[in-house]
Amino acid sequence: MSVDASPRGVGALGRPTVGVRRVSGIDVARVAGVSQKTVSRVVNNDPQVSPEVRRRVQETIEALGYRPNTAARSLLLGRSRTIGLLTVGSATYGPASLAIATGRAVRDAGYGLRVVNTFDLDAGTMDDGLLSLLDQGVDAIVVNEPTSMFQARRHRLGVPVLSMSGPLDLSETELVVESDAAGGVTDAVRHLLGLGHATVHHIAGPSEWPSAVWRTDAWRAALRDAGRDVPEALDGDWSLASGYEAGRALAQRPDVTAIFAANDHMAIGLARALQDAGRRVPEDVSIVGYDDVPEAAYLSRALTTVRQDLTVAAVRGVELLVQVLEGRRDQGLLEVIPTRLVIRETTGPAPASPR
Amino acid sequence: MSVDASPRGVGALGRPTVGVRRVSGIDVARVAGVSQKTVSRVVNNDPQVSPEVRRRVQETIEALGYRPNTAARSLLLGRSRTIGLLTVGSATYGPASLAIATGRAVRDAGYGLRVVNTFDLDAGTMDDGLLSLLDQGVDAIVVNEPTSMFQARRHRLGVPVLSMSGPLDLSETELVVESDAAGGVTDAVRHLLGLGHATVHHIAGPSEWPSAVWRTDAWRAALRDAGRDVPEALDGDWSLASGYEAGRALAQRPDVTAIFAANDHMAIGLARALQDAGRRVPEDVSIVGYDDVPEAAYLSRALTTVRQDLTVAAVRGVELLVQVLEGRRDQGLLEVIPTRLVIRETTGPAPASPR
DNA sequence: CTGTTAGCGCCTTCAC
DNA sequence: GTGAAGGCGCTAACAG
Repeated sequence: MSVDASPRGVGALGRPTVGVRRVSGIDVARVAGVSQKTVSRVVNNDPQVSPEVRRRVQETIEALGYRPNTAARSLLLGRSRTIGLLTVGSATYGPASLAIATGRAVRDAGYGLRVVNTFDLDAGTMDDGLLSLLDQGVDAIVVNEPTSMFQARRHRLGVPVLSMSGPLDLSETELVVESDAAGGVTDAVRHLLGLGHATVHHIAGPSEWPSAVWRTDAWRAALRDAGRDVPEALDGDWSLASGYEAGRALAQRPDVTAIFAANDHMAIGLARALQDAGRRVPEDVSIVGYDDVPEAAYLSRALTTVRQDLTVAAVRGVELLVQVLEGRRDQGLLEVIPTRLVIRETTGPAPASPR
Repeated sequence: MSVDASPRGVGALGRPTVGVRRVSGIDVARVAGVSQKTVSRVVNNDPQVSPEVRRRVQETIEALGYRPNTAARSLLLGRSRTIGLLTVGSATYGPASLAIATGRAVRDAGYGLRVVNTFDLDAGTMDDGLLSLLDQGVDAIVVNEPTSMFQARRHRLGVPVLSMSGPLDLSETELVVESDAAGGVTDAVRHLLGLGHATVHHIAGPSEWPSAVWRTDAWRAALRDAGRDVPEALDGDWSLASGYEAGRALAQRPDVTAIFAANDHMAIGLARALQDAGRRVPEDVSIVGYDDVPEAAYLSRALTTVRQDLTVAAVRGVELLVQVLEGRRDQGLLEVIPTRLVIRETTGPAPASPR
């Protein structure tokens, strides 16, 4: 097969072909008059190549539009320079911004990203997701919600794992970068108590979600520390509808003057339920959410909420993960990213006569 | 190297190893007493295998925890059973739900998903993204925003392309599945005119985004068709802040009684700006958004908006794409997914004396 | 129905 | 500083 140094029909993004095949290192070698191995050396920046040869090879690579075949490289090296993201949840702000931030950090580090999303976190579904990621040969796995099932499996995955919600127990290649839920929620509860509210009610996320559990735990602990009653939490499922439903129940009770919802979506649903029941926010009832979604600041009553910086968390997590992958780190680490209570318009002094 | 049928330290999700290597087809063949090719046949459900042998091989696969190496398969076949998603935008509802729906559809079809996200859609950035996807050996590409640069490149990609915003011109392997922006926006404009508003103002998305352009075009056309004045559109960037800014400007003008924002986020920012300026929604000003984000129905004034079903679009798009990949379709197709105007609380009759 | 051979494109080892 | 051989794990083509 003859090789033409100016292949036809090839643009900046083309996949130039010689005959019907993609351009391979051998094609480049032939045109440049060197061995295939030398092409490989140039591609991998091996210093053992004379400047003259390097230049010639590089020009040929350019001219032919050669791109190394990653499948061949993966096969040989057993590594794919790809990180797998197992993300649970729907198109909500938390999972979505985590995914985007992870993707960018991964790419900046010179890796690719494979993604598997599951809506629910039952063991079977997550098993499938993990397995498909592993089958595709990812070098490491990032998971946003390390369920108990995941925790049981993680030691056997055979690849480093980064968890974005903690804490797991640290093993040799285990990394956890989590938001400081305890800090943010404690601030929120104290803020409400400081405004004169007798206690704080809570709409929880699903108990299978570790991140929901930490928030509920933190809420309970903060109330206990302050010596207040701990009311029973209402069960939500992160959705606006579940926040609305919980709000309908809570609106019936005049003693309820302060509510912490485990995410902003439920807080928004809650606010609407209170409005529909004729209870004013914040005059009658104060509300705090969690996440600081972009719209929080623009609601007709801007939402007081706990901001977590998922972008920082993802960037830091991927940084650690890449350290492990490249042998620059050999032990696990738990890192906590600060959160911040953002006080806006949905919290105010407790009403004079709460009951 | 001896092979043990009950390897140690192996769980359901493990990557069992023989010695230090991963279990390969040859290991399975040795244990099962067949050739490696027969293992391959069993894995690929080749009918040409006797039930007895198939069973024995399958048991061995199970016992050893064998998983085929996808890199080797890709190298040989030149296909990776992986689809690349080039997605533009931040963690907003549109791109996020499209990504999730695409991921699930892709997985249901037995493919994997690689994702590259870019915030902005300048040519260089998108080029990089496309190139990295192509380098990783994706079999096809899905793009949410086919910019002009992308359109110029697309013929040379060498893989089938699915665009989630159209229309491109159809080529042999080109697929477009888009929401019916024209229909939804026309309904919105007519709805507002029907309420007695003299005309409808518009906050547009960035003009580099095809999906923004279609919405603006549709708004303009609908007004023209109705014989109304077409006011100058205000420029937004999809963000809440930009909606707010546009709203501040529009709130000054008593003649403005109806506004169509190109997405719900800008509509929410707009609503807040009107509120801050003392203009009531919908008594003084009516608002329509686009997307139907989950929170739209739960705002203190539930948002009238154009709902687009991105999940349906993604599922249909991936279905078509897989048809192309598997040789069951040989020509392009433009498919339009219906949208629906959802009338809620932010639209009402034009005020009696608009000026 | 099952096995043998060859080779996908690359990098490691070892020559020169 | 460069090249030649070998093999990563898999499947297409052909034998038997």
